[in-house]
Amino acid sequence: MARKRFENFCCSTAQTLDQIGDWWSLLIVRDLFAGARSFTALADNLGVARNILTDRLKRLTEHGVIEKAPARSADERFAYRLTEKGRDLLPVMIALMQWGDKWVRGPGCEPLLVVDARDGKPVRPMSVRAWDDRILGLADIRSLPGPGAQRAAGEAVSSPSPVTKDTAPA
Amino acid sequence: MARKRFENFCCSTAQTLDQIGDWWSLLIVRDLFAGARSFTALADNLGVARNILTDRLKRLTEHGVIEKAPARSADERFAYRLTEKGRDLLPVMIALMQWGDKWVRGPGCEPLLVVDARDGKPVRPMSVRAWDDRILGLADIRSLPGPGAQRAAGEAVSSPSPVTKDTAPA
DNA sequence: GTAGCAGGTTGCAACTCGCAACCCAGCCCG
DNA sequence: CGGGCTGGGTTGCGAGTTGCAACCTGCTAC
Repeated sequence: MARKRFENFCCSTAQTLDQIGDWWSLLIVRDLFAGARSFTALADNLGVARNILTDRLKRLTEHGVIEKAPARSADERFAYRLTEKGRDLLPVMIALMQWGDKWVRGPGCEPLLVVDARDGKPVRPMSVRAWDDRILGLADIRSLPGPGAQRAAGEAVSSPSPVTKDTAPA
Repeated sequence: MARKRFENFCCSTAQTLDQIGDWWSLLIVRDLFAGARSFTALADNLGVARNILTDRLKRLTEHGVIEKAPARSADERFAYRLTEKGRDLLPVMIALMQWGDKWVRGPGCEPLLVVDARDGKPVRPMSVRAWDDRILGLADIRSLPGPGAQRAAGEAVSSPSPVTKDTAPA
């Protein structure tokens, strides 16, 4: 069956996944962050099937995450680039990478280090911050319905909330 | 065809996606963050097919992201809970949610607000930080091969690096 | 003028997802 | 103590995607 789309989900996480949560889309974005630009470079780096790559590039373009510039520079015809929307995925990419570094590869086995360009030190682990910059853990945050909340059918972050989060007890 | 697995990719992002990058896995994790615990609650909230849910729960359990506790409390037989590894996905979840808030829903339309439990203020937008806590943009960081770097076939973050990132020109 | 390459498109086969129906083990109730 | 209800799945089927490889196209180079 067709993959279910998440458009009418309440939480923005679902919306995000609907646009870039695809298996390949995020890796394409990662490669664009890393400097890849041409169709062939992406295809070679990722090892993705070309028809799939075509489809994903089209979809990402439609969503405004990347753009296809007809800039030809000798050995490439088009250059795919991140838009501002795409570049704004940096925290997501870094968070995913750090999680993989920590929990999949294990400490000391990072294949790629992201460092501060100024002093060459690794960047900090991503963390949720309060307005006064305190680092917040799961126990320090609450979630509540925002301005765009809609109690539409098919979605309701209800359930027996643990200590950590709740969604307006009434 | 079978979805390609990313196990032998260099970048940890691919590894992360291999474990939790599935369409449903991240939403399951999100719901667990939000307090859902039982099989039925997850199935109802997400609207996911039960066989798929079974499969994803099994896979997430195998990867150690969640655990299935036989804790029965009257109306549920089992309780699925996040492990420490799973709880460590908080930055990823928040980053995804914030991106969706900003770029899909638009400002002022957030369906869910995550706030500091202490003062009720919204948490800060996720951002990459230097060791001295400066907020770093794409232009402020570099990436270089880490201790686990392997120039294995099928992966090479090469390509004509832009100003932003590079991968050790030799 | 033809070889080569970037950038796709097309067809086929294998694999997965979604749906709905079925199963099973505990309880709750009479 | 037998039947129904509910939680938590499993099974089968058909439609939809993915992966692979082959083919096409518009340029440039030789």
